[in-house]
Amino acid sequence: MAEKLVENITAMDEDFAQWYTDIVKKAELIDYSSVKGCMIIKPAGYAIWENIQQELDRRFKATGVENVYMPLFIPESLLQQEKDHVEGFAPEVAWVTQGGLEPLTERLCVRPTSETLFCDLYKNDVHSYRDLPKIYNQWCSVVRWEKTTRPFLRSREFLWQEGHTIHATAKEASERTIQMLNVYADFCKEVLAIPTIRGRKTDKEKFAGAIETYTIEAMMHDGKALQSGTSHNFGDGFAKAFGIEFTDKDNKLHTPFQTSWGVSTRIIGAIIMVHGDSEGLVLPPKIAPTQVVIIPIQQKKEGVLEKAGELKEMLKDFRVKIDDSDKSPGYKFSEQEMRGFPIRVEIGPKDIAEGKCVVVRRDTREKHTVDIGELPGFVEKLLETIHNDMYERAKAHLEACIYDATDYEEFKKIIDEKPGFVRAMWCGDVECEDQIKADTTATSRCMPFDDTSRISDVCVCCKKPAKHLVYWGKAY
RNA sequence: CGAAGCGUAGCCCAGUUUGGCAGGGCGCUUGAUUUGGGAUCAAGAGGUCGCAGGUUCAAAUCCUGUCGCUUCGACCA
Repeated sequence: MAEKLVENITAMDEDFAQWYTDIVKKAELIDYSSVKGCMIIKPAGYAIWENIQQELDRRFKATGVENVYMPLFIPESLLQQEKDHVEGFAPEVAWVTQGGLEPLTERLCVRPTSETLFCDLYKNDVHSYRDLPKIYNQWCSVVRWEKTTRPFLRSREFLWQEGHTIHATAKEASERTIQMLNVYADFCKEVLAIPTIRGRKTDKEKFAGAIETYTIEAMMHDGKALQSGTSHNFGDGFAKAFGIEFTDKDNKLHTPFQTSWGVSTRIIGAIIMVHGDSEGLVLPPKIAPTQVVIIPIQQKKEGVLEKAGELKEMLKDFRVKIDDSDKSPGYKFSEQEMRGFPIRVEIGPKDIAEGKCVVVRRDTREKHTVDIGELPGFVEKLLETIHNDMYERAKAHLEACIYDATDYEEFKKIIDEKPGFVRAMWCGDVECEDQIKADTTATSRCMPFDDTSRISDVCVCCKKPAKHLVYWGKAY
């Protein structure tokens, strides 16, 4: 297991950033384009995104979501209607100033997110309690003019979904916010085999214009956190700023309440950095574009390709591919591993004579000899086992990366020496967050839902009475 | 936006110090032999040396400018 089978992938512990870039390129997920920070998502990468979309969309619709599509452009005057929002996004907005040969009278913002467009729509469509709620979502790309870019993790244009809902009551909006966060956390666990920490963001870290931002935070191999999905409760702030009102059953005008929530192609970066290894990508079975690759051995010998075809037919309930290219078997094995396909089936004259085939799982590289007749059942069970094992390994890593600190010197030492989350109490003042960030570069990741322990009575930084338990850490 | 590094065939790179025929490996194409962990041999195709000026008999190489990419910071999903 220690030997390195695939050349040209930088070792993970040697240079994690380079390892990540190598995988992204070698697995042919993306290519760089002629515009900085804009990536070409190639078939292998886009197929993963399509599977993510499918799984998420199904879960959204089960909660009553309807899909819409909003325009790419936002007039400057519209963007500026909510003060915190525009201030938050201004530094990274791309502008269109010319149409055809003429300058525009009002410049247009390329959407960095679509809150303002949805508000504009709701203003027209929402007049009565009978118009509520509206539970909308769109799949689209957005543009944020980032200075430093990395494939999937931070690109200037990225694909995502943004859900936008509007409700008659604050309670309904707040419930929707949590509901969607739970959809995300569940999706990460059940589909991507990624455990996450659910929690609330501090005021400093929350979305521009939100009253509360909730997050799921995942732990990467290198001990850095990745915010993998967010859900925002806007209260009635946006509605007030945009003048959205409705007449309720009491025959009086009321302001409605809104939410938004999103997951982006960034999550593909999480898949790479949570599950990948020194041989390449390791894809969770449920979103792997190819779940089983059949590799014929001595494929020119009579009957081998035919048998491979029979196996493929037997496995038609799964996403299966035969690699009948004229590369050597060793090449194909490495290729499968680099691309992260969960299961490989080897079939050659030797196996055919015995009525067996060899099944190898990507995540552990464990080999099984299986009777051909039992292959479909074996594969079904193995895909499930792989998913569960991947989740358990990721969970064990996450848990091994959580440290406690009650003393500030200790806190700084842990952040400096041990990659991961540090659990520490916080007084609630932004001054302490700023101090911690200045001293350590770590930020508050979240105030967790599922961890109510109170490890100290005072703030780790200022020693004033503690209000919240916070997970701190370095993040992507 | 700060700091560093890099632009030569699809990819990785040598050549630049000291100007003198455009090179190597991988990949690609064709054929043969191969096939249980990145096969071997033979033949072949592939170049605006990032771009623009300048110096020179002569520029990938020297000078000036410019564009782009990567990484690390600050900012952000």
